[in-house]
Amino acid sequence: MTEAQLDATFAALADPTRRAILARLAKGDASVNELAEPFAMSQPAISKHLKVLEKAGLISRQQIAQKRPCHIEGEAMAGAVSWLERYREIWEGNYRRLDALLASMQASSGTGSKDA
Amino acid sequence: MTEAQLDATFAALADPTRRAILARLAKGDASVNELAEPFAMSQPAISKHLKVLEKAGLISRQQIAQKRPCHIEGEAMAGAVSWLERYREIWEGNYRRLDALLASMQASSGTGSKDA
DNA sequence: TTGTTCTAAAACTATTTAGTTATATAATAT
DNA sequence: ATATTATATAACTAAATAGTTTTAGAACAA
Repeated sequence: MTEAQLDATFAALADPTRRAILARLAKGDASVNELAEPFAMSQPAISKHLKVLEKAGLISRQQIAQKRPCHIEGEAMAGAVSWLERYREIWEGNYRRLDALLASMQASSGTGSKDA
Repeated sequence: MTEAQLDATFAALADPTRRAILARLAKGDASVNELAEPFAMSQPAISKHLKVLEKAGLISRQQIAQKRPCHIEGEAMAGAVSWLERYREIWEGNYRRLDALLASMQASSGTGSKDA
């Protein structure tokens, strides 16, 4: 995943309307009007949000009669998560520091209890 | 995590300079000037990025003499990941559809080979 | 005190974003 | 052919964003 793709993906996710659209699409494909219905917002506004999501690769679209049903796509989200995973040890509690502490404890004493 | 916090976190992550700053801070705390050094950008620009990261809760700051060293904070990232996790089954390959397919296969035939 | 270092704030500009209304286009239905 | 339905595009506005340069302020050093 390129930097530009990460830019587009995170930016697309940074809007509550777009996140709600994705939540809806997780339950199944939907047309533009179906997606617009719950929002106090014009249809063109929703179409713009969909374009943002599509550019980020978070959704794709078909053409069925006059409708253009939207389908959620997982790859972009997977890319975002895999970027964030680099920091897992930080958001799970600073293992590096803990490791260093444990190492120094092991070096000085002899019991070596591994469970903290 | 509130919608507003998700907005702020994803928006903060949607910029390559800010992501690079986080990558640097993952290796250890750093002052504003240290963070600014690798970028072809003014110091005030970096200070603004840091404010965005701080508002999102992605970093915190200390005060040591004239310096205000920045420290990466994991909680906001954890919140972003946990939001994304809802979609894991989608970005790992549409288990729901696969489950339905397997169920219908099991219902009709009797061999039941699980490996596709 | 005076100067130096580190960072933030102010004032400004250009670009992007999110929304609007009105209109165009494309597919279907009559 | 004409109308209807579903969506996109155009033109516009307001607000937010990312950058600039200049200046201010706070902490330290001489």
